[in-house]
Amino acid sequence: MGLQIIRDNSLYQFILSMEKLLNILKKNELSVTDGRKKILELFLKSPGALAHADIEKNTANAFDRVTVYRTLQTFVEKGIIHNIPTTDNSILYALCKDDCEAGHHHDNHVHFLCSKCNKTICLDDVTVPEVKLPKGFMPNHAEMVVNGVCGDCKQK
Amino acid sequence: MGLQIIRDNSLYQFILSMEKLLNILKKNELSVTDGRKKILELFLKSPGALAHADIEKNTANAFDRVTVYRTLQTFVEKGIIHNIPTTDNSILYALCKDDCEAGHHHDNHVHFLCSKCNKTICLDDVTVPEVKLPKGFMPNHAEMVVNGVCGDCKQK
DNA sequence: AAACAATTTGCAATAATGTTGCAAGTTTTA
DNA sequence: TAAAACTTGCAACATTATTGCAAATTGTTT
Ligand SMILES: [Mn+2]
Ligand SMILES: [Mn+2]
Ligand SMILES: [Zn+2]
Ligand SMILES: [Zn+2]
Repeated sequence: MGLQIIRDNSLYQFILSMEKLLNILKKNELSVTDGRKKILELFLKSPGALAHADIEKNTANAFDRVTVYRTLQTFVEKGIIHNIPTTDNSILYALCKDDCEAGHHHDNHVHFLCSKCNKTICLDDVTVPEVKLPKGFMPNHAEMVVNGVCGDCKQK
Repeated sequence: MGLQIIRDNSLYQFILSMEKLLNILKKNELSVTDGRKKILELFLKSPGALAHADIEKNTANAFDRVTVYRTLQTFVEKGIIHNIPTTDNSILYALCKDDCEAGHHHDNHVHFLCSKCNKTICLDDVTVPEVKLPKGFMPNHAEMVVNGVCGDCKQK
């Protein structure tokens, strides 16, 4: 059937992902530029979180370092990506879910850092648990990073 | 009474803290140097966690930056201090409890970051809770940082 | 107490990472 | 298509981190 052929077509897949990408930029009132498209595309197809350096590598230095910094900053501000705390001095970024808005992220999910493949993965369905704090402390937001071995790496 | 006078004496207090300090270094088979003494002293009397920059400030540049880097690294390796994840790209360090050993930290307590005074505090008595992970993930260690307003800042 | 070995420090050079202003280029709007 | 709005790259600069090596300090032995 015709439709079947079209669905398997890689051009179709390309158009589909390009549409998703443009939607995200439009929704956030961002003008569509090569840099933003390419970087957002990277996030969309990356299984784990990305650091600034990863992005530079994967865009083959097509963009200036400054542009990458500014793009990441913009994406965070708009709630397109969020950042993940790390113990070494770096920042990791990952895609936000649909319900994040500019200046008001609300994905408080647990992050998993695999010590074998070194990937950091958003566990979107695992919510950060509440903890009872000592008297006087007023909690507002909590971050949690679990480290260990991920499913893919356990196999080997 | 004589003993009372001695206990209140600041010289006595000084000797006491110096003893504690030397104990820590000796126990970890580290030679006693001015830098290590001063930096460890800072941690002992600091209410919250310290960043590299804090240490440079508080030692009035008495030591080379490189020495501070190397000292912190050594202290972490020996289990004298541990580091705390952050979202900006920096590393925070705080004193470990007595039961930490070289290469085998086991203080998995929650950390609290106050958004007013900007201090990060070890909540030594609040244990990081376990979470149920998706199939395949093997947890090993977990970090948790709660952010909000601390007791001191709430008052105002 | 002095000499020796082991370790630590500071300096210099270098690398990596991040920030800012501004002119030129691109995207959006009209 | 032209003008307005916005984004980019470049250059200059600032901050943060790493490394090798000689000089200084510390711990150990005589
Ligand atoms: Mn995430
Ligand atoms: Mn702590
Ligand atoms: Zn893995
Ligand atoms: Zn506070």
